[in-house]
Amino acid sequence: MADEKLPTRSENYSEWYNQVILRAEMADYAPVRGCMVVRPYGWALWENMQAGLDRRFKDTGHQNAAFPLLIPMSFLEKEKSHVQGFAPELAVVTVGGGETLEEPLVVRPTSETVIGYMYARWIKSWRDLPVLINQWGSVVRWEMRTRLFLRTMEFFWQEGHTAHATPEEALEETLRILDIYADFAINEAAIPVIKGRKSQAEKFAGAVNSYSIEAMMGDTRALQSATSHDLGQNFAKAFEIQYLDQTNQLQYCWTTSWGMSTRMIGAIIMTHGDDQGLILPPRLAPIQVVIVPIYKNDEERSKVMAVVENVRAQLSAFRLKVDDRTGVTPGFKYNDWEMRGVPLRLEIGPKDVEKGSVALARRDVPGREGKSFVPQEGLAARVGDLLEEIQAGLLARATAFRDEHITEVADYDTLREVVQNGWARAWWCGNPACETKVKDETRASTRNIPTEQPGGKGHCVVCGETASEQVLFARAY
RNA sequence: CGGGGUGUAGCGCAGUUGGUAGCGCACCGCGUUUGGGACGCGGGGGUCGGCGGUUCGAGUCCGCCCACCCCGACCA
Repeated sequence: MADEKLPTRSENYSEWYNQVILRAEMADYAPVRGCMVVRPYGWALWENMQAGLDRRFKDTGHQNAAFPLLIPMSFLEKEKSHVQGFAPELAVVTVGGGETLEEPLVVRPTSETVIGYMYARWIKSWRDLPVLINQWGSVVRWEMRTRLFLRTMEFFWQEGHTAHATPEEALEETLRILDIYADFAINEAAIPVIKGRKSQAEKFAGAVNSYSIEAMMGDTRALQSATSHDLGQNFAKAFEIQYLDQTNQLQYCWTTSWGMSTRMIGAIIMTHGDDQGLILPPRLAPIQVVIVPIYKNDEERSKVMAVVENVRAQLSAFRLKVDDRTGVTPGFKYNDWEMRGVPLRLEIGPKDVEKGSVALARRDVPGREGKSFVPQEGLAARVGDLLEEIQAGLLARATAFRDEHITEVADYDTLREVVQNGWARAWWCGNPACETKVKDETRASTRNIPTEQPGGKGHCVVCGETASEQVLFARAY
């Protein structure tokens, strides 16, 4: 709980971000540098996110399982680009039970290797395919610069790992999951995202191709919000994941992996939040409606609380909280729940008892404009409608903001300027030298090559060579 | 790992020429309050980052160490 005003987003965006998380009690710093504690309010949000994703995975035939935290070092070394990509950020266990281990164990930075090892044992025949498994857990990467939710040394996520008989099926799976991520982001988190393929320089270590959904934060920086990888036969060959096909030929599998993490919470905070604090999308909000009772004395209290209980019963379909704390004023509570981003607030006081009304304030419309007095009767329908309206409104607002800050650019000078305060969409020849030049000179990297392309050809914004695809350039988290 | 900075109550800070540690917020109790961040009174809380040295005496001076933060190369 806070006693002072939050820094505004325009005066110090990153301090605003940190303060919102701490004051809303989403997370806190752990005793180990770079690690975070997800507090109950933040975890409740994550549980709602998990439910939305998990349902989508199960609907498309996936099952959950659990694989070990510790992985033999030699496993990571089996896939060359994989180990090169992850080596600098591995946490390694060298001692166990007081004895130096014969082989060091790495704390998983991701689980392709150990899961690949198991798949090699489980898959024998084309009849065993596809294997569609997801795991909810956490992984550790020894990051140098950390930020709550955006980049912590341990983070929570889901990682899906699938094995298929053909490259077409693997690609289809990769893109199906990308669609699921986009659908979840748009329809549950109210975050408009752009689907696309990562450049070769930006792809996952060990993948043939990586795909991502990219979201624009309130400061216009980009946040990669989920990724889906087509691993080709790289891991299948490294771990000998093989099957006999219908003609009795031994074949390597085609595998995929994909993940969305608690980083997505950071995306929600930075997409919707305002200078008062969080604004949570109703579908994911741990508390959708909060009731603040107002009274001066015991007599008023009992009258008010009777109405509060009545309203609570009426609204049983929603995730609802009655703020019955004593010792803090209603004004304090308003600010507190605004900080925590609860979509709707009901204030019930003596006047409402008399008039059969409640004061209803919507979080997405700050101040007096968002507040109205409505009858207690028919409140459930009104609340339901409003929550949907807020959900849609958040998406519309974020979409408008994003579109205002994406500029199609044709020349390099404009590109340099645009990426200072927005994203640039431009033709790119695909040459890594061109994206490196942009990164070095502007700090903007390629985010992805959007799935939706205008078609035709253009000239690379950097070198002028013929280009057949457009790419997004942006400064990223 | 390079460059810069900071360590005193949970947080933010003050602490003079060395003299035995204080302020605001938060927290606890009581009372008055309560429709947009209330107020009064009374409390609790510290090996002053660590170790060593100088000194009758060190938060303060000296040495070494440690931790953390910010800025650059890597990243869900």
